[in-house]
Amino acid sequence: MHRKGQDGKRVGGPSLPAVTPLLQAVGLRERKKARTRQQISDIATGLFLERGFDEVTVAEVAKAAGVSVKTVFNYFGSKEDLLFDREPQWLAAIDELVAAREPGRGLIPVLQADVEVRWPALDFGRWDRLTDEAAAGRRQFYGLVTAHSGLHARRLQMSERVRERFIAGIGEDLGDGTPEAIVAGSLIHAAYEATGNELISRLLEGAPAGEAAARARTVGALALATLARAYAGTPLMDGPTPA
Amino acid sequence: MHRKGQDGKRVGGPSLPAVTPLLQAVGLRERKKARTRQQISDIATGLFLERGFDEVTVAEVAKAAGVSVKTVFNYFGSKEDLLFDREPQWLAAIDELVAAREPGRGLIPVLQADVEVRWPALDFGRWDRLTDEAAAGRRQFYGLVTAHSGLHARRLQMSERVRERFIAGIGEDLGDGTPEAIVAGSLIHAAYEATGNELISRLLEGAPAGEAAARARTVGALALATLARAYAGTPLMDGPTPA
DNA sequence: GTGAAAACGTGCAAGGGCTGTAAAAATCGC
DNA sequence: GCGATTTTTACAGCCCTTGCACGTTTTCAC
Repeated sequence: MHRKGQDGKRVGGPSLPAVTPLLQAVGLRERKKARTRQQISDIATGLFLERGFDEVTVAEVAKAAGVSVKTVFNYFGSKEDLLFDREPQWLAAIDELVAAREPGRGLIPVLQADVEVRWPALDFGRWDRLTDEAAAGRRQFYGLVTAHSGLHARRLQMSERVRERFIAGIGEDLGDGTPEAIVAGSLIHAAYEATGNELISRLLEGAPAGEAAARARTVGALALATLARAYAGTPLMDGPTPA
Repeated sequence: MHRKGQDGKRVGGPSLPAVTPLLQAVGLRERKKARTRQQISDIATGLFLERGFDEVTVAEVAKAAGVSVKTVFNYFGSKEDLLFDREPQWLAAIDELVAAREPGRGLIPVLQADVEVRWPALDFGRWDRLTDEAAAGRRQFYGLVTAHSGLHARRLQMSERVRERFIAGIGEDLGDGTPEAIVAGSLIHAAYEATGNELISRLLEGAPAGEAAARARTVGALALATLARAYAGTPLMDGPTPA
C-alpha cells in the first residue's frame, strides 16, 4: 500500500503532521478519477439538498454527472456514501487532535483550548463570520441528514468510529484496551459528540450560525470542565486546571 | 387514543410504576394481533440467526410465518425492525431507571447500585448463571447485529434515543435543555453505553458469559465512579459517595 | 342477535436500490 | 506506438418496499 519516492514536498504547517494523504493524486489517471469522484459527490449533494434524499434516484445523479449508474456505485459504496464523502477527513482530524497531546499536556486541555477557536472537523470558530447563505446551506445539510432515518443512522456510525479513535489514542497513555482507557475514551467522545449535537440542534431550531456556535462552545467547555474535574492529576490532564 | 375503563388490575411490584403498558391486549382482535406479531418476529429472528440477515428474504419470513409479505410490513416498518422488536421495553427500562432517582439519591448512585446486580434492559446480573446454550444464542444475536452494517447503525439509533431519555430525565433536575443537563445526560449515557459495549465486545471475542459480564461491570463501575468524582455534591449524587 | 362500519389480510403489480456478467473503451508503463 | 490492466458501459436480475382493490374478520350500536 505504501508508495515509495515522490516525497520532498512540504504541505501544511511545519509542526503539524501531514493531513489527508488520501487526496494526493499522483498519476494522470488518478487525478482524473479524483475529479470525477468529487464531481459526482457535489452534484449528488446539490440534488439531495434541492429535492430531498428519497426524491432523487441514483439514475438521476448519474445522468446529471454524465456517467452511468454503475460508475456511481463504482466510486461510492452506496447512495448514502454520496453525502458522507468527507468522513476520512473527519477521522483524520480526530487522529491529528489525539496525536497533538504531549508530555505535560493531556488530551483534555488540548480539547479545551480547541473548543474556543476551532474544534476538530467542525471548525465552528469561523461560524461567527459565516454569510447567511453559507449558514443556510449548512442548516439545509444537517436538516437533510437529521430528517432521514437512514442518513441519521449513518452519521451515528461515523460517530462511533470517532469513539474508537479516542479509545485507541488514550489507550497509548492508559494501557491498550484497559477499562480505564475505554471509560476515558467514551467520556471524552461523549463531550465531543454533545458539542457537535448542540451545534446541529440549535442550527435546526433556526438560530443564527454564530449563536448556535456559541451554544456549542458553552456545552463543549462545560463538558470538558466536568471531565477535567474527574481526571485532575491524571495523564489526561497533566497540566493546569482552568478555572 | 386513550381507552376508558378496564382498569383495576394490579401488575408488577407495588412500589414500581406499571411497566410495558404497550403489551396489554384487551380485545380479542388485539390479542390475536399481538400473537401474530410475536410469531412473525420470533420466526424471523430464528431464520436470521440460522442463515444470516441478508440471506433471508422477507418473502421467506412471511411464508414461514404463514402470512403475506404485506402483512409483515403492516406489523413492522422495515426488515430490520423484525430484529429490534424489544426496543420499547428497552426504553421503558431506561425511563424506569431515571424515574427511580429520589431526593437524597441522585441518578449516579442509583446506577452504581444497579451495575452490580442488574443493569437496565441487559440484566447481566444473571449472566453468571446462563447456560452455555443461552450464552451461545446471545453471542450469535450480537454477532449478527455487529457484523451487519445496517443492523449496527440501527442499534446506534436506539442508543441515541436512550441518550435523549437520559438528557430529558436529568433536565427535570438541572433544568430542561440547559447545557448542564445536556452534558450530564451525555456523560451518563456514555457510561451506560460503554458498559453495554464492553459486554458485547467480550462476548464476541469468545469470552464466557460470566466473564464478559464481569468485565462489563468493571467498566460500568469505573465510569460511574469517575462521574461521581466530577459530580460530587450535585443533584446527580446527593448521597453517599461509595469508595 | 343483527346489521353496518371499521380494521385487517391478501394478491398483484410496480418502483427503486443494488449487484453481478461480459463486452467495449480508455489509460498507463515500457 | 503497443500490449496489459483497469474502467466504463449496457443489460438483466434480485430484493425491499409500497399502493391499490377486494375479500374477510372483528367490533360496535341497536
